[in-house]
Amino acid sequence: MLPKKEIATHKLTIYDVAKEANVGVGTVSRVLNNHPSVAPETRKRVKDVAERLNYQPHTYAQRLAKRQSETLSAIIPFFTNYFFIEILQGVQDRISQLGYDLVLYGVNNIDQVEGYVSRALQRGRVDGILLFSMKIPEKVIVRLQETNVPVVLVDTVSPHFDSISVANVDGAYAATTHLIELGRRPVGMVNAQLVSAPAIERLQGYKHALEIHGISFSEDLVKTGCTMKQDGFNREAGYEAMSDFIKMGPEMPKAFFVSSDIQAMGAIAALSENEMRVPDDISIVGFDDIELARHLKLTTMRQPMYQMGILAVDRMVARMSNPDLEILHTTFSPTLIVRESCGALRNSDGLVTAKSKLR
Amino acid sequence: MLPKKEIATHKLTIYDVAKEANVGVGTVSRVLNNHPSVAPETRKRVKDVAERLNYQPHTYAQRLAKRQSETLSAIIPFFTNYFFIEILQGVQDRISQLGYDLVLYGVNNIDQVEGYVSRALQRGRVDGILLFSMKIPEKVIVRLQETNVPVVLVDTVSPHFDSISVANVDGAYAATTHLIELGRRPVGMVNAQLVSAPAIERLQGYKHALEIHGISFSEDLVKTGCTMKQDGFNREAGYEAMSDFIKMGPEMPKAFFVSSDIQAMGAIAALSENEMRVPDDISIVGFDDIELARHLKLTTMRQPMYQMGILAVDRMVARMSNPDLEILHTTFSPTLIVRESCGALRNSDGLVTAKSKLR
DNA sequence: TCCTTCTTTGGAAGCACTTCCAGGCTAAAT
DNA sequence: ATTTAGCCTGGAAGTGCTTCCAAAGAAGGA
Repeated sequence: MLPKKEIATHKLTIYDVAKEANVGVGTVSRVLNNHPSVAPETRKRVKDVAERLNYQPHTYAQRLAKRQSETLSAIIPFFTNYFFIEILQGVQDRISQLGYDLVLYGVNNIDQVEGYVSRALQRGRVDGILLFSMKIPEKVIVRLQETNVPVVLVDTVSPHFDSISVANVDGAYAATTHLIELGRRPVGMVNAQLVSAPAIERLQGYKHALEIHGISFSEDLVKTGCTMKQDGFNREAGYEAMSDFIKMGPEMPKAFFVSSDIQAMGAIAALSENEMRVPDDISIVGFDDIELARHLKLTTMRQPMYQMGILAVDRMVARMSNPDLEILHTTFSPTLIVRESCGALRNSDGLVTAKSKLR
Repeated sequence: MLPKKEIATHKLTIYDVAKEANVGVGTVSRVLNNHPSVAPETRKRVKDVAERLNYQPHTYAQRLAKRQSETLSAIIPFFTNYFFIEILQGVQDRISQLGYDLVLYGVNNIDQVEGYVSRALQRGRVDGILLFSMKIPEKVIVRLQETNVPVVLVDTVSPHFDSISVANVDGAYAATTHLIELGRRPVGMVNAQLVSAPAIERLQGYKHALEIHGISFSEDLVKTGCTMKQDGFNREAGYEAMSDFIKMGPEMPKAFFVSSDIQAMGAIAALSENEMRVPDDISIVGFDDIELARHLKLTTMRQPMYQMGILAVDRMVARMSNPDLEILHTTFSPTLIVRESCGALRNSDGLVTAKSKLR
């Protein structure tokens, strides 16, 4: 038998503190909220009493009276895993610095989004909503707009809301250019499903890079696996796409821009099963720079994920304090992280050069 | 200039609904909370009105009046990444099935725990606390006990609280046994820092397996990398440990039990840099079965992470409704997932056999 | 000394619910 | 017909804060 707990956690209210400190409840409240118009000595006395009694204001009574919840909700697609988790860290860190709470809704398939949005929209529940990497159903957009709750989008864009994202076309352009300058040709692309905005934009960047370098684009050199989950941003799809390329035989590209690191992982696996080595035989550059990429020594386009999380919260705060702000789209430029998967070397000047150029 | 929003989101309260439906507020409340004693027709009328007006009860007023928050908080070490995220999915899914909210506190270093616990402990804020994979400072334990808030531990154990965890020694035993039966000897171990309970227990299981098979234990055959972060459950530590083993030259073990998949990843990298292949030259079995393990074709001990999350919430619910429950420790047995990293083959009977035995 | 202004304070009136209590009805029982 | 029991219902009294308003007192100015 467990011994019954003695500590009754006597519920003490602001009235108890007020009585004990010989002041009114208003004064106690003012002290606790750092309102300036309290005499220093009174302030001290109240503080001492509150501390001695170990008084904790009741969270929800405060929120009700203050008419704000001091909480933000994040609706994230759980399935994006490696990517979102890093952004989430930034979000959570910043939110807790602000003394806010983060309530998390993880969606496993897109149909859940509406339900969670409804929930988050319940009167008073949250002060703002962060929506991660997903295309938002029109229906949901409408509801969000009707209620006037601050929304910021992360890794998606919509004309109706603030957003934090990454310059996909620039990134793809840079990645492809890197490959082109390495001299390995032709340069192919492993892409995700074209239903997703990032996939479309990254393809655009790829094409643009070819164009700039006077290389004509060929449909045959970009492939997408057919595993649909996560819009094709998954390992299997990368594996499938690369397997398709391998069937081309000697015609196959010698360098690939892959639209995400996780796909690159699959692609590399397919390659190695066919006795082709990276970077010896094939060059690869990925996108995202998830933690894995470092492990794989994958050259990739880094998205500043943690930073994006921080910024998303900051933007949210800004919008909360001034709802009439113009809608702002913040775009990060991904940076090229050169590791070993494409055969580039850092020479003594610290400059990036291509092996193929050196011979 | 943005057009000013017209929709004033008129704040309607339960009184408005009551007036419109021609009933008292008590009745409205009863309808909305599915209290039985309401006449069916009244119920319908109120429901219709509420729907027509699109009435949303105010979350915090409810919580204040009901004296419960319908939210749980999870304090997770962000740095455990791949592992916790899968548990978190289970937790979140179940919590939202219950109509509860999940507030997330991510700790990046152990010192933050106390602060987050204090926050979670604030009067009324949450109905229960889930603590993930960390040894809890004594100080915190005391506070937790004083307040009488339900706590359930996930992937840690303490005599004072319910817990959901995995039978580390059994798992390590099974993994090591698998390796031993494969016939590759000697069998070494790459472990994490012995400050962490799982590391200690997994070592125990490893020793036990040796003992059972009449193999004497040697200190030299278990190594730990010195990268301390995450208590050594990280890729670098695995890499370092394996590099140390490699220095042993021909004496080095031919098979390894590695205390986590992520370390196994590092270990494999070290091996491949030294021209040793898995499983051709060296056998490896990991622990956890994170998503990555599948990618790596790593034989490993699976922890049912999602299930653990579900169960943690269920236990929480049970304890919330009956605080006098005896403390319960739920332990899952990890199961051996045979993939390709140890050279075991499935023969036609579906049985697992070792290559080395076959020759 | 008297008036004005500023600081500090107490406490009532919200905030938006839930819940308990008492009373009005109806229907069953005597 | 009268009592009893039970179902519905309205609304007052919480729930524990914040904030506004009025007022008391102190300080400064004339």
